[in-house]
Amino acid sequence: MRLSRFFLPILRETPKEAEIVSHRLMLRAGMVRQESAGIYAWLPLGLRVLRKIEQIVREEQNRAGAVELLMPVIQSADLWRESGRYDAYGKEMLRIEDRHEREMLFGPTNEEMITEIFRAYVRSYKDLPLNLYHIQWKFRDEVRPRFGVMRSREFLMKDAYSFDLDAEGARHSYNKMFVAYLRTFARMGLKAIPMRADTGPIGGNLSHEFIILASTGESEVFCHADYLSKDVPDADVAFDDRAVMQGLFDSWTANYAATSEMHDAAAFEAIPDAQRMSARGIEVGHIFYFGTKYSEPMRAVVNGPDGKEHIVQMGSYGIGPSRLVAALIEANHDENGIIWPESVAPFRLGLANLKVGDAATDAACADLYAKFEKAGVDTLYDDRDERPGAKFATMDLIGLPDQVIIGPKGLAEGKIEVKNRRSGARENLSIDEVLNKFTA
RNA sequence: CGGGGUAUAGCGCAGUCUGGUAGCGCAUCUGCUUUGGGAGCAGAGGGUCGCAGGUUCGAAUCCUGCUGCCCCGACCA
Repeated sequence: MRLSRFFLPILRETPKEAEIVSHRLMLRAGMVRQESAGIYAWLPLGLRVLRKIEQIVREEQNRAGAVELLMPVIQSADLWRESGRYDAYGKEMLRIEDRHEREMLFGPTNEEMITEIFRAYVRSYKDLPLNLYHIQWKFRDEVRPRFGVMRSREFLMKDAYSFDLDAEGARHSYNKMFVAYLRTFARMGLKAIPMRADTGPIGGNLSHEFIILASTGESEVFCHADYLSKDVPDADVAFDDRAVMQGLFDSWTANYAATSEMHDAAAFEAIPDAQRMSARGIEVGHIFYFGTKYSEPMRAVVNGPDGKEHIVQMGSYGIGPSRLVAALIEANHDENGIIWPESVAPFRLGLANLKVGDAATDAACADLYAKFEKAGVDTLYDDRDERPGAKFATMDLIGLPDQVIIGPKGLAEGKIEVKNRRSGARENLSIDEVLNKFTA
């Protein structure tokens, strides 16, 4: 992408409402624009990151055996009356009325709807286990939205729902999602720690929050330091093997880790001093096993091998991709801007032409840009007629993993500078070496 | 939902107390000189001062009502 043809509205000054670093940087880098309290437009750069995150989430859900569908954002109030949550959910649910005065709502979550879909089609235990998910916008009318997309009213959520014949099967479904989540966050370069959590209004008795540590986190968390160095399961891990999944779950929950709501001071004190960690964290995922909480009132039943009706066992599993964009910035930035992990970066490379109008520099940039594009290396080519300083500042702010810098001085010696955003390391390479480095 | 702020050009702000027809920095546009870490000079454009009433010869400024947004707390993917 040529920057001159892109839409990247960068701000030099920080809008006053931005309190935390991720919000400031998202506004400055032209990733989002606030349209109302807690409601944001995603600008091109922000959307690219959101899509990258979404795709990683999707791939790992699919790998674990979940199946994607897409449910609507507007739901009927009647559906929620069946589960009893229409009145219970409170003012956080945005209730609306259509032209026929039918009561509708903007979905804050989809347990009721997925249960309705399930019961409409599934009759036999032979169709189980089943795990259906979608990635869709949700609306929760938060009393006080803040911190940009970290706590917004409209947000993107991946929510998966598992259906099993019995508790043992449901436990296996829960464990598979648990492992999928470990892999998902690791692929984004995040150390997410699973912590025992309160189930809240969703209900049930088994729940884990996946928390990444960050000083600006909203929750206070307590855990064993070993979590930070633990390796996540490989892509070819046996998701269908119950013993393997239970073993991984047990291994990842053996050490103490809990949010303040579930904190057990005595258990925490039992950890040796050097491994005891108390910090703040950002919740990026939350999984629940809630049994028949919705399937019973909504009559989601299947015939079992015994010829009798069985109420299905359910669980739900959420990840917030829009919140993850902010969480990733909280975990990856410096005083100059964002530092994207390669897996979620909006572009792989930034190519900076330091002297637009200089024939040799223009030609070298155009040539390299064409070769990167041909090789499938997603490149943002800064071909604007700006001074070098402005280009360096822009590149550092938007945080692409590597910067390829071409100017007349280096070019005269046949050299191009390559700067790594995270380490700051610079090397002077020939054009061929640069091509080799990024297209090999 | 309680408490506290705030609203003036794209962004950040001054002007409001003490009423006289709106200003600064950055950004934008034009020209010239510049060009390896957010350039300099010269010129230009851009605002029904959140909305609605009221007081007054005259309102960004005073009064009344409303709304948006932000912060603190309680609450939360």
